[in-house]
Amino acid sequence: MPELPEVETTCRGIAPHIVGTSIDHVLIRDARLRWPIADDLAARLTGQRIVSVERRAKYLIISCDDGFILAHLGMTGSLRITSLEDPVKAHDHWDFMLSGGAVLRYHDPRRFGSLHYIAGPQLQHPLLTSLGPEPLSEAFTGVYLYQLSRRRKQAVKLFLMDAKIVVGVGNIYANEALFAAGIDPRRAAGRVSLRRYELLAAHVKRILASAIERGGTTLRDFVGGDGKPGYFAQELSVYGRANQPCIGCHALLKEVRLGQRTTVYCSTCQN
DNA sequence: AACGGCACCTGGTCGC
DNA sequence: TGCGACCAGGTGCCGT
Repeated sequence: MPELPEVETTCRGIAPHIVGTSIDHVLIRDARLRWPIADDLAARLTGQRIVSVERRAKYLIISCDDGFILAHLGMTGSLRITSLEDPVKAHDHWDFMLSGGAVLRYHDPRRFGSLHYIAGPQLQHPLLTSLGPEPLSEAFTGVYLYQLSRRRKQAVKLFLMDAKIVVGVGNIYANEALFAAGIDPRRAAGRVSLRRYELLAAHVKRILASAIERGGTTLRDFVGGDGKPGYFAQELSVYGRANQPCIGCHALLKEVRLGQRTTVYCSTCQN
């Protein structure tokens, strides 16, 4: 899935086409997502004007006149602007037909994504309540990571991927940031120094920003709001490169499982 | 409270 | 060529 850069790319890609339009028609072809799409969602959305689109964590938040649309892309979701002439494919779950003729179409083979509508002036939802800070915000710093990690025995990679600690960092970017910071992903979070957390926070910010500039990472099927893939995959230093030479020291990269997720690192450069 | 593990899905790839 | 095993960008929830 989409990690933060891919969701941000989607957000920026669809925004110019949907903000200011109204939702003329909602077509739910397959309501089976992580949670079934509510039966009344189409009726509640029809006729509303789209005021803005933003990203929070890996969620897209589409603000309308009378409430908020909350969408998550799961592992294989993509949201793009298309037209009515574009043939519908398998796993195209829903369409919003917009004034002006554009269609916002959601595609998700594995169905881990979601779509909710929250009525009212306040964006409040259980899925949003315990999220940590945005990694690209000023609240996310080395000091912050250091303070929250004291006495924690969990591997630092899992700590970094915990959305209660910081949002948006998934498996790809956690691997990359830890490599860049020279930290062994297996190291207990509580045994990483302040100095190294400062390095880690800086690399997380740098790598995410760079990936956003490249339109995200496309491994298989991710496409941005314009339907085009991202180009950050060619910049990856360790993700997907187990048993290949480290770009720094040329030793072969190692692979381990941490929290059921494949973890790749250099045992020479990371400790 | 913190942590590990499972579950939810489809589809692509790999080895036999 | 076919088939089963395994893996994949996430995350809520369960049990310990």
